[in-house]
Amino acid sequence: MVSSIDSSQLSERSLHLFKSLVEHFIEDGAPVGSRTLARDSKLNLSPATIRNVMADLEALGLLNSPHISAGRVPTARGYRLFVDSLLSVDHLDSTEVDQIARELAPKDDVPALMQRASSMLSDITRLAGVVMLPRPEQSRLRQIEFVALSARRILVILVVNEREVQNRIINTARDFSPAELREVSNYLNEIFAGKELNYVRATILDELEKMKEQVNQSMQAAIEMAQTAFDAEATTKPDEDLLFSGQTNLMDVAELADIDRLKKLFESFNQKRDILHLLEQAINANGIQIFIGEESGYDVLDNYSVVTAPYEADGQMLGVLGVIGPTRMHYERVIPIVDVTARMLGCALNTRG
Amino acid sequence: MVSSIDSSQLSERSLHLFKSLVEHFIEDGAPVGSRTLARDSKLNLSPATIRNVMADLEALGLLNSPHISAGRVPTARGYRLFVDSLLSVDHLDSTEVDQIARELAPKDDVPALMQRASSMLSDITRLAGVVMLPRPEQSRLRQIEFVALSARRILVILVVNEREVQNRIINTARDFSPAELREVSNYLNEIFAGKELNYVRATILDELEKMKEQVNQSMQAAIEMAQTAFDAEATTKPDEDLLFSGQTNLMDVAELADIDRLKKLFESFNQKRDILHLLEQAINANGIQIFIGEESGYDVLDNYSVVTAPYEADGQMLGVLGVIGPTRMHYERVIPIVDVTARMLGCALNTRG
DNA sequence: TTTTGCGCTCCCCGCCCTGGAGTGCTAAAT
DNA sequence: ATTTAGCACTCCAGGGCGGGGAGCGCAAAA
Repeated sequence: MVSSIDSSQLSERSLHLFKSLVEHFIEDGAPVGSRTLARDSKLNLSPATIRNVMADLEALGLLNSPHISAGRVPTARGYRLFVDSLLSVDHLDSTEVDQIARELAPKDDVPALMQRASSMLSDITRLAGVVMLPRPEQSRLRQIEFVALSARRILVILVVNEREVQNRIINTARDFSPAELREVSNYLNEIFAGKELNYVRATILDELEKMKEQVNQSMQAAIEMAQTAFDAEATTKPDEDLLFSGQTNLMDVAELADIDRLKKLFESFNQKRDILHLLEQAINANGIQIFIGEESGYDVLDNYSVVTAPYEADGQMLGVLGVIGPTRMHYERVIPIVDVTARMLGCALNTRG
Repeated sequence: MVSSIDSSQLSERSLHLFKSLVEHFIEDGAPVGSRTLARDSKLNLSPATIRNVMADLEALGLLNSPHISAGRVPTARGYRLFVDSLLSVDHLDSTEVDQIARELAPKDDVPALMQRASSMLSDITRLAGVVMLPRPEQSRLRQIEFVALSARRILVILVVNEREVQNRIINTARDFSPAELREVSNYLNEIFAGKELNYVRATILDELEKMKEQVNQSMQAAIEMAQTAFDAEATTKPDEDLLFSGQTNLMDVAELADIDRLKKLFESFNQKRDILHLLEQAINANGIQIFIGEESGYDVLDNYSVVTAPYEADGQMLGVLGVIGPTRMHYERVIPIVDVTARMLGCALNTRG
């Protein structure tokens, strides 16, 4: 790990100037020169002095110049210091909090709620929003039911957690009567209700196989059916777990107007893989986590920052949500928005109904 | 209606040159000049002659020049003539047809199939693909089931058409026993199985209200429950009916590199409204329909063409699919691809399972 | 340690110029 | 009556040039 910069290693004055510079740059996106900084930073220093300070900051890797005779621009490392030690986070005014709360009222089903959370993040920040849906590993099976569509086509319904329902259709090898189906589902519910979905799947695929011989005919059929059902489950929609919105907002950001890079970014939104990996890293952070530019480790995210927060309900981590925008974003505003949204979403997901 | 151009109004030679010009322009996107055309069109005419012809074509509104001393470019009207009367459509070679057929094998559920159809359109054409899902009006209720989650929370399952399943959770005013639920669902299935979903909804909300008094206690409850279920249904996911893919392919098309226009287009993809309206116009065409540039009537689609085909199964129109790309696209290739995909999708949807 | 002064670098912008591609028109050729 | 050749003209793209502006580093003075 590269030695990171600690705010205590720098003089008060350097920090003040640095903070001022970053704020200035975030505001208008143009490299900031010593003259401007001298004027705006209330320190009554001459540009020359400030040039010296800036040279030091550049040596520390916090700033650099696009070219020799331009102003300075924060590096990823610079943003890191800024965000970790210098940032004064806004408090959202109550009307905004209200707005978020209203939008996230727990009035309808989980997917719609998630979708609204994502849209809201992007609407309020004017950047791209993303919500990672609750990982299936953390899902508990609540109930399983079978509905006969025809003699050999059976609809399997899994009720998961509080409000989620999954269903799939399986074709069976032999006929099942409605009475049989009821018996089978009673049996499975007895064993598995309340268990983790992963555990259920593993058990059904492995252990039940062994005890097949020990149980009666009808239970054998149950086991086979359950195996088919969960086998299918394992392979179905494995990547429907990120919800993006407001991607087009990023097309307004001037410094990202490079169409090829934008294309790469959008493609990685579609493939989801990279962003998913990134968000997974954030799930165990106990609060806001920020990935700045190259820090993320993904090329497509150069010049982008990702601000994330995990959300939880009933004391359990469920997932992560966040915002993607240019490194030059208004962190002091974005951070509390992401924070509050995560909390509110958690509230909306607390045991309900 | 502006008098449209009929190919019989033009000399053989003019048409040949015009076709040649359009093909040339589609190939490299640069305005085509008389010199180039003289060289490539095998007619042994001098550039000067060709200039005269081109001037005529311009007067007819089929061509224009970006500026006085550039070559000519087809207008929307020009493309229209080209597509309607001059185009020689490729035959797909069988490996491509096979590929499409393989991808659209009816192995899984309807939404996934649609998604794959869309991705395939965009992958093969390297443009944006879109599929309009079967309109809910054309859905028939096959079966309705109730599952008790707890005493007052009930999961309603609607099996629609062959393979589609919808579910929602409702909260009831009083408790229902499993036996009651079974009775209710039997009752509803008896009346409504096989009916159109719209009819079912209308009937439940209106007529059943009247006969409430005439039936016994338990049936009253059934009616109320059904009303709740379908009331919710009416308001749920009203616009999840377009599937896009490959939007990013459009970012490669050089002549569309204007980021603001791209943004507007992407936004209209997200809002879906305009594209939906456009596709609805195409549902009653009895085959391929092409909207060229400004013809569509939507500003965002200036410089874009949309090639669509309706798809049907079991003799019933289900929806429309298509491709969105620059007006300057390889129609002779895109058209058969859209055509074949629509057919194949229809096959995959024919009564199945 | 801070400031002043100075020379220097680099970008940006407007300017002009030129070469190339293509047109329209007219007059000659077929 | 067409088609062609010739010619003058227009417009764009790209390169080179020069001035102005912003900013830097360094060295010497405060």
